[in-house]
Amino acid sequence: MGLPPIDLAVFRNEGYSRKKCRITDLWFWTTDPVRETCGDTTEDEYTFIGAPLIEGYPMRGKALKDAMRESFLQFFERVNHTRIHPYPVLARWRDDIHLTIASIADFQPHVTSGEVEPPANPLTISQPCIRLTDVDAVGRSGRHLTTFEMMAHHAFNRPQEGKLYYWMEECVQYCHDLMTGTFGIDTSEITYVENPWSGGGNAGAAVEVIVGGLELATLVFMNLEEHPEGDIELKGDFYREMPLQIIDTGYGLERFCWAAAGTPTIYEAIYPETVAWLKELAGFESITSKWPSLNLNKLLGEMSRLNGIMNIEPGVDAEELRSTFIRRLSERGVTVTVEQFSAVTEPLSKIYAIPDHLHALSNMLGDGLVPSNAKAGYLARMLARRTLRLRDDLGLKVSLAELGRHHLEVNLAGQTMKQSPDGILGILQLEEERYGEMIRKGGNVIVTQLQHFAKDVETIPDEVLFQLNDSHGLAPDTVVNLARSAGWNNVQVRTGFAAEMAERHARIAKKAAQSVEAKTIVEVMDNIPTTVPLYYDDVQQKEFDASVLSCHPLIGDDHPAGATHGVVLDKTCFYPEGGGQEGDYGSLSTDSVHHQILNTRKQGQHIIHLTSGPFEIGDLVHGRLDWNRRKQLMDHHTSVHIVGGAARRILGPHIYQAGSNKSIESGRLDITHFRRLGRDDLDAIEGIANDVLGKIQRTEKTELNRKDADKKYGFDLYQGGAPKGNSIRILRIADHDIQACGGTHHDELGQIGSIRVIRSSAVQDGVERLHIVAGQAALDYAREQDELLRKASDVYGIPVSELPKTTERFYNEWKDQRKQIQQLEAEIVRLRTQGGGDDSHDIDGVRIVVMEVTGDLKKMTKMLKELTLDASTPTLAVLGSREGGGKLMIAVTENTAASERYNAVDLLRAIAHHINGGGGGRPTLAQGGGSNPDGLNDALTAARTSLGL
RNA sequence: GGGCGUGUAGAUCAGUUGGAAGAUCGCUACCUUGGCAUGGUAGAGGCCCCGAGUUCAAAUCUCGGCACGUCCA
Repeated sequence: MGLPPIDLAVFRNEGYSRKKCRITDLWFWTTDPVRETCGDTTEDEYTFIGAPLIEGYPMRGKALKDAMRESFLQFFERVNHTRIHPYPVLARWRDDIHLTIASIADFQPHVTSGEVEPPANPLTISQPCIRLTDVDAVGRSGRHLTTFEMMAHHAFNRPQEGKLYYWMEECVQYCHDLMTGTFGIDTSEITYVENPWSGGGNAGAAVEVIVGGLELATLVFMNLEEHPEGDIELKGDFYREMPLQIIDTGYGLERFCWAAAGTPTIYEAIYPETVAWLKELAGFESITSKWPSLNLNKLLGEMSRLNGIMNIEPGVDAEELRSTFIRRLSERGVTVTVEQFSAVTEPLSKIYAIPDHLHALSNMLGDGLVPSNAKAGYLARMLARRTLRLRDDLGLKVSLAELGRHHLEVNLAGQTMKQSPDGILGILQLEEERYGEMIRKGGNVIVTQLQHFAKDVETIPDEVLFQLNDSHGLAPDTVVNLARSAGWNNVQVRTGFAAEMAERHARIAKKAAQSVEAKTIVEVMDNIPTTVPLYYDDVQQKEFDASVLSCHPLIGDDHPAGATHGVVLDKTCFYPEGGGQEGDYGSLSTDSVHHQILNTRKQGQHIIHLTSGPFEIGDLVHGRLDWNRRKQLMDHHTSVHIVGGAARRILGPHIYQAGSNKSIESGRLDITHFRRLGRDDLDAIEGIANDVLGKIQRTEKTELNRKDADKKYGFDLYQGGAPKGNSIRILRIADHDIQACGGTHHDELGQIGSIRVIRSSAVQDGVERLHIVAGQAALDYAREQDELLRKASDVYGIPVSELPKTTERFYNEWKDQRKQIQQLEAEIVRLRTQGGGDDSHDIDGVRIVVMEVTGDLKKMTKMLKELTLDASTPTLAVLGSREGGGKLMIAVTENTAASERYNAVDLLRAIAHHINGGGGGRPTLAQGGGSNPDGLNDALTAARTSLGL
């Protein structure tokens, strides 16, 4: 069965009745007796353009957003909701999405699953969100944004525990009161559309709130979870009720602003200053002044009304859309030509998109994101590059950083951000430099690629365009622009190409999407109790007694050599591989049986000891840790935290851990940073890290529930990735570094001894990997380095300090001497052949040289050049060498009597069999080799014979 | 996480089916000039990123590494 109708007292009391939409077939509630459509259809135009629906908000831009947001939040505070600070736009607490896409995303998955308590209940929030899926439509549709604030009120009900805050009736009542009370919207203007919602494994009844043709809010009553045996069917999937019943609402702040402003587009309501500024910079006046008779306001106003009912989505064919627009505009009395329409709307759509993109970019960088060529960082780079392209298309002479500065000052004034304004602008500056470099290189690439085509071609093959886009970042439009300026004046982008490219990318992405599931290494019954870890209470504990709960042979081949069984104990001090820290080694024994533990891993909630042999269930065993290994792992793990904190102090607040690994040889820490690190940076980080070792005595380990942890430390806590569960372990190294971490750490930093940051490497653009050695590994490393230096300096018999100077000298001398040798060898050949000795003969004006030499093909080539490159002495040269199984090289002077008379390849083929070889080349130069050097004399003799010597 | 591309002279880049390492700018010297800009001639400058493999022969083909770029999720 499906969902029942949403029939609420609030609708009845307010005079609403339920109807079915003539167009969408959805059920909706309205007070308007003649209304036949739900309000959000292809026949419902925007009614608020030029006639605001919300009174009392005369301001625009940031001031309007601030006022609107405040009205919303205050309303819900008055009805007992707690106001919550917005979360970051980078969803660090989640590993399934990069960006915060909705207010409910703040509470997924832990709160929505019921595992973690919400920060307040019920609560209200205005959450900045970023959605990049519709980025193509931004600026063109009049209503799309990549970044917006989702205002919301949420309640998390647990009916089974009697905790019921409110449900549909109250929720809709709040919404209706807000709309009609706070915002003064007439009841007859509001329709409530029943449209069930589903997504991410959850679902529920939902109501869309439509005013003036615009969907202002959605109220979702999320109380279902996907389950194969569920009895509620929605869009082909089956659901059942879940214990948690969630009020999930979303009110579009910018849409409220638009409805209050009544401007032709949403952009003019929220970014009026930037739009005006960019219009001025782009000389927009001079475009429109060309047609004084054109009523621009009327055109834009009618367009916006049309925008509301036309399907402007990514991939829609631009030309078709344009002709539809012009036709429908003329139907309502606005006559424009194609030329006028394009001249006005194209620059305008770009002007509109820029502040939106800058807003998203500022929010992302403000949260500490570093642009990159992969993952979340790529999203920032994509936006930066789109903005730069828009700017270039408009011909604006203003840098990205200047655009950014303007945006921060006008649209984000007073906003507290993690990254400093200078930090943001610096990153934008770098991004622009990289973009410029890409365009510059792109010019070369395009000329190389187009060499094969005539200057008057009109289209570039699809394959070439795909490749230029994917490999060199050159969008088809950019390619055409660059090609035109390079002389291919007629090229243009084929209609529909952009859509095809997007489709092709989607196809490739779909093919690549194949998840890897964790492999089971051993059979463990579900009813075995979870293992009690001892390694948190006392990280120094090296031995323990426990009893065997389960022991089975290992499955698969993903385990160390010699390991045969997986043992589960009731408790253990063996740390299982996790959080980048490798598992512990050691031994396990009873009175009669002794086996090695070759690794320790976690499978589900169980800690599996990989042993070299079996134990009986119920055996009382004594475990003994390989303490040297564990201490080294702890040295590295704790050091990684210290180095991370040091990097943040040296490099800035955007430093975030992107991954880590700790083995006994070394620790690795991947950090986000916008440029490559030099040795100076590493030295500074290393210096601070060692200072910390000396200054901070003890680390502090605490365990908090997630709600309190989030509240106390914020989301920077989750540097090591999003932890599961409600209980969070926190390692605090004074104020230097505070992180959630499940690894084992020293209580006293003095245990570590010293930390070396030995080098850095690049993981991807924007992520730098620091290689760290600490404790004994640091000593071993230093010893190995000394050894290498000693060995190298012993070769020269010099002190180590002389090594750089001496190696440089030797290298330079080697180069000089190599060159000299080549010259001398050539000189020898010249001497042997000029004198007219045995090797040199003359036949009708062509010098014939047949001789045996020493050296490889490269040296022989040099010799041949001496012999045959001089056109004034036509020469045929046959050289043979015994090296490498015998080599033969034959050359004739090009464009002379020699090359007319002799063919090097034919001669080579005729004599090569004497050295059991073959070869080939050009008529003027042939080379070959064989496996019988002793036949060389025969080969050269054969050559002489066939030449008639 | 997946796909694609690029590492050649001080700089920017060519290099065809594997077969004699190139151009332009810059540098040095000389010529032209009263001097400079310019023009002309000659020259210097290369571990063709590193390491294996295939081959008679690798800048070129294959594999691995390092560095860089780029698109998509």
